Amino acid sequence: MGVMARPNDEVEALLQEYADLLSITGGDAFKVRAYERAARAIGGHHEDVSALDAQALRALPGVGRSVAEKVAEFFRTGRVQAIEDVRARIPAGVRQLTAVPTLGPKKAAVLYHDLGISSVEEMVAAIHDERLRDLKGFGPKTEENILHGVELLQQAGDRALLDVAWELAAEIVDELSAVTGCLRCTHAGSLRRFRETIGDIDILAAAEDSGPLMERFSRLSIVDEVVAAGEKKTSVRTSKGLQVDLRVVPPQAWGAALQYFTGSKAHNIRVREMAVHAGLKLSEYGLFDADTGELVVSETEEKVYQRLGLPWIAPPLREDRGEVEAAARGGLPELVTERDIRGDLHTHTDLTDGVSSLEDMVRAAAGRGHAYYAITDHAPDMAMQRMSEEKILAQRARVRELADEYPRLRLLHGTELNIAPDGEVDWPAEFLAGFDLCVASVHSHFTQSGPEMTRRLVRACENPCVNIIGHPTTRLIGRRPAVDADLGEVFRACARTGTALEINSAPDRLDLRDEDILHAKRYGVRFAINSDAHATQQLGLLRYGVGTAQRGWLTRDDVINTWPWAKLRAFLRKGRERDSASKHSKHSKRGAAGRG
DNA sequence: GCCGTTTTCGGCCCGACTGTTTTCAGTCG
Repeated sequence: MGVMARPNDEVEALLQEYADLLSITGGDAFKVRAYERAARAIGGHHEDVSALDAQALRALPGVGRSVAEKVAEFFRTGRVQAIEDVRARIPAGVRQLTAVPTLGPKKAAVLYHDLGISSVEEMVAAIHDERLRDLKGFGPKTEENILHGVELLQQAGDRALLDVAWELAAEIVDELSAVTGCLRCTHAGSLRRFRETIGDIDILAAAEDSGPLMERFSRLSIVDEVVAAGEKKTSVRTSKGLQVDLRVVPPQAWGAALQYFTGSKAHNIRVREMAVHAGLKLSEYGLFDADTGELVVSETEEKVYQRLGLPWIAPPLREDRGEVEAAARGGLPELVTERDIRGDLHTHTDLTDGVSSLEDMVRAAAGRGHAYYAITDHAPDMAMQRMSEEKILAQRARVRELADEYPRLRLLHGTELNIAPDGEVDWPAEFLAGFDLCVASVHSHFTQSGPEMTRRLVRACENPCVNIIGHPTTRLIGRRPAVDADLGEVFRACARTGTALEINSAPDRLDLRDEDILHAKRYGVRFAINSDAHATQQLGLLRYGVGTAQRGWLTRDDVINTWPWAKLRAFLRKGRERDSASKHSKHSKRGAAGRG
């Protein structure tokens, strides 16, 4: 990881650890849940909790006197006595045991108390010595499951990137939809919510008889191992180590089941609480009268939410980040959709590091029905690409020619600049003025200090030719952490200068990420959802950027590439006109405005 | 530990599957 965690993340981890340790000591399960909830609330909160006073802290859902005191103690002294106490009783290795699939807090506690086991290695040794089978609740099958779990943990399991999970799920849904008797089939779970990585894939199907579906599912070519097989649920593990669960429900329960299996768990708890307060009971089979047990509704998600007094809530919002409250008061955002996107503003060709030609990229973009489309190949700093003014001007000439072949697609000639460590970019201002738009991104020197990186990004925003900051944190999921910058400062600079932040749709980037988007939106920042495609088939990655934007509660107005061309053109003009008067405005008439 | 248009006490989401049991506890989602 390298960089310092956010204070909120540190507190979340600490409270989660406390909850885990309490569950191992056999503490009150409701107390455990209370700490888990508070941990989530703090981890997901947009403000820095180290700057909040007790009253502001307690305004967070699930945070009361006790948690607020522990948080204050942590920031005051760097530690929390209650947590130190329980740490002293339960070695860290015991908590590690619960990371083994099929091994939870209760069994871990037994292993520690009865055998003094406090590490995965000791546990494996004890199993080989046959010392586990005498313990209450343990048997030969338990030993086998634990050993298998340890193996899985070791070769483990990074979570799958969104596109990998999406494509696998689509394949499975196709196969199952073809089974006789399958009335409906779709993916649910974190994939439907567009979480940035996927731990396991949930597939939901409706049928009167689940047998044929379960049978087909267990025999799919991607299945490496059947983990559990029942009438209502089957779980398999794929050869890549991804778990896939199939649930089959009666068709009349479809809506309740889809709501249930889409999650998130935290969202469902909130919704179920509402049901309880209304004298109802919500399960995957429907919404029932708590007293009579009579079915109230279940056919569609809309009806389930409606009966609870709520409008339908889009899956990417279902994270218990205030969406239930917003829904209750009619304040849900009207989310941006993929159909709203009128054009892609960050793409490459084989002139630099892309693999498709300009002609192919433009043809593919036209085929997607875009109204405008920007080519933004790298500028000279990306030395490998050997870019020059001559080459990029030749490309521009070709772009203008192509424009005649695509009368319904407004072609924009742009570039992706490199932001140097000092915040400068790699073409002089007068040359930049010739582009229809400029994306600027960090591609090196990722480990600058926070203040340096902040200054670097702010300086790029202040450049009158820079319209979009590309992949703003430059994180690569599972491989490179986000740069250390004061994002609040960067967001402020973006809002002030009229610079959009990119939501880069590449599945290993998804940068900005959902929580940063929520944060940035509060500053009045605009966003651009771009594919950063390096090949024609990558233009479709926009789907994941849109899903991420939805998780950040963005509406169409927040996203510049949903705007009609006239409005986008005005935004792209930024500070340019003031600086480089007539020559430039002549250009935008001829170039960007085209035959308009 | 948190929380409150029935409550400052007494609730707190709910079900499937597995393994070790002889009626259920633990784990998972």
